[in-house]
Amino acid sequence: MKEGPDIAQVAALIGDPARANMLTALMSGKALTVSELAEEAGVTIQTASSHLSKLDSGGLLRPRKQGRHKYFALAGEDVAQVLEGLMGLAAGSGHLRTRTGPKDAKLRQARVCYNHLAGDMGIQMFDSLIARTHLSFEGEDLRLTDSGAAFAYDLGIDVGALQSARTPLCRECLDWSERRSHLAGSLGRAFLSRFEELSWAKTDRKTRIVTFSRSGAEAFHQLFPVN
Amino acid sequence: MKEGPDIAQVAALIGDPARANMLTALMSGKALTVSELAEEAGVTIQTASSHLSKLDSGGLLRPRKQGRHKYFALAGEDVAQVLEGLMGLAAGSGHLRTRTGPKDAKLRQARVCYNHLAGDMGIQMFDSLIARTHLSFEGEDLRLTDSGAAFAYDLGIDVGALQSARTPLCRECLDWSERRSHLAGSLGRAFLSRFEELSWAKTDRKTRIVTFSRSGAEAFHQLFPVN
DNA sequence: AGCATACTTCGATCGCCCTCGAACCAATCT
DNA sequence: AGATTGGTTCGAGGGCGATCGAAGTATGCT
Repeated sequence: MKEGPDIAQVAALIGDPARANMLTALMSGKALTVSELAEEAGVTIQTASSHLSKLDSGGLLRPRKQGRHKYFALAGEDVAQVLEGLMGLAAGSGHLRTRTGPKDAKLRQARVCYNHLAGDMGIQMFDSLIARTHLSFEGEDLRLTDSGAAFAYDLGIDVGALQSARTPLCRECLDWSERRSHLAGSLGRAFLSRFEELSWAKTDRKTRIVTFSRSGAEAFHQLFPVN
Repeated sequence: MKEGPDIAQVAALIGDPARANMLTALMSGKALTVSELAEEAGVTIQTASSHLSKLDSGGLLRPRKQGRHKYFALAGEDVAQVLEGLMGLAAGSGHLRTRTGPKDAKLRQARVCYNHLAGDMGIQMFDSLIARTHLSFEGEDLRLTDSGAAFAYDLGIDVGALQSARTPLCRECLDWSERRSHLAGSLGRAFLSRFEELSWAKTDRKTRIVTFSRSGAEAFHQLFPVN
């Protein structure tokens, strides 16, 4: 009767509104404390604590104690990816809650997905990198080519340091707003943080919106041309 | 508070054990009737009906009336992909229910994922097609090259007919057992059904296991060499 | 027409789990 | 040490939804 792993438990974990809110909040990639997540979900701290321990024992979160604070983050990119997939289903088929407010438009243009850039601009970056063969597919894996490494180095990214980490360097992740892929992995993370360092963009961790300055956007479009 | 689509509803839909069982049953790609799904989930027909109508209005299923039967199938590949993702999470992090029975081993080797071949052999096929550039990545999309079209034609697949359909020809889908991608889309479907036509393999729709005959496996490995 | 089958709808029951108040640990600050 | 803040545990309450029996609708068979 039950072939394959037990979907229901994990899905039920995500299926509670309070927990879902916490998880989407954590899609910002930032680690949040219990009280922050409680606030985010609109519940008291006790219930939040209960929920978080469940999510943790379900393997969806990675907790980290720091003094008298306890920070929670998503367990990994795979979790983030599933959440994005669910958002896609909810957006497409579900109740079509096309929250077409201004906030939504900005979200679709540029937002942070776990720790990297998503939305229109994320896709543009990805496509541009592929088109200029700075990235290439090797089998089903994504690989940074030599020209790509040079490109990243020019931007001020220490590729060597990234490669040593155990998280994959490049990974594709697909959007819920667009139906296309953007760049995830430690390189994706590095790009976004570099944009922030150069003050091309600023990400509001609360709304997940990434806002580019006028000059930042200009530089971005020049660096990642559409064709 | 709620940015992005409403994850919780969809996840809660999948989160019920009965519904999850139905959905995993539908991962076989076959359309099933209400009574079959009730049996599969271990509930009465009434409750099954209730569940199915919820799944339907949630956009996860595509119903089709045929006489006095009502067949349900997954709404699309995207749904199947999310389900596979959830299986991955449940298998990896969760309770590690490594059901290492013989059934499980066969599932990992070759199984049907919605309508195409998954598991070890699915991945082998995908890798082989990529390595010989019968498939190539174009941006983030998968494209069938000319040599690939010829290859498929030689196997007796009418690529032209597939291309006219509105479902994408090639698409990658990732496994829960391996962490890699295999070929989905109408071409993936065509390959599997061709294997069955040639009686290389036979898929048990109940267990989702694809069993290759001795000669079929031989032909498969010759056609899709590892290197 | 009459019966059987496939499914849906209604109503009632029941159990799970979400929620919060209150008390209880733990760590930092003065 | 006492106070304050962050988090966990316990217990009780309460609501939502899963479940099934029974009646209702539709389709097909003879």
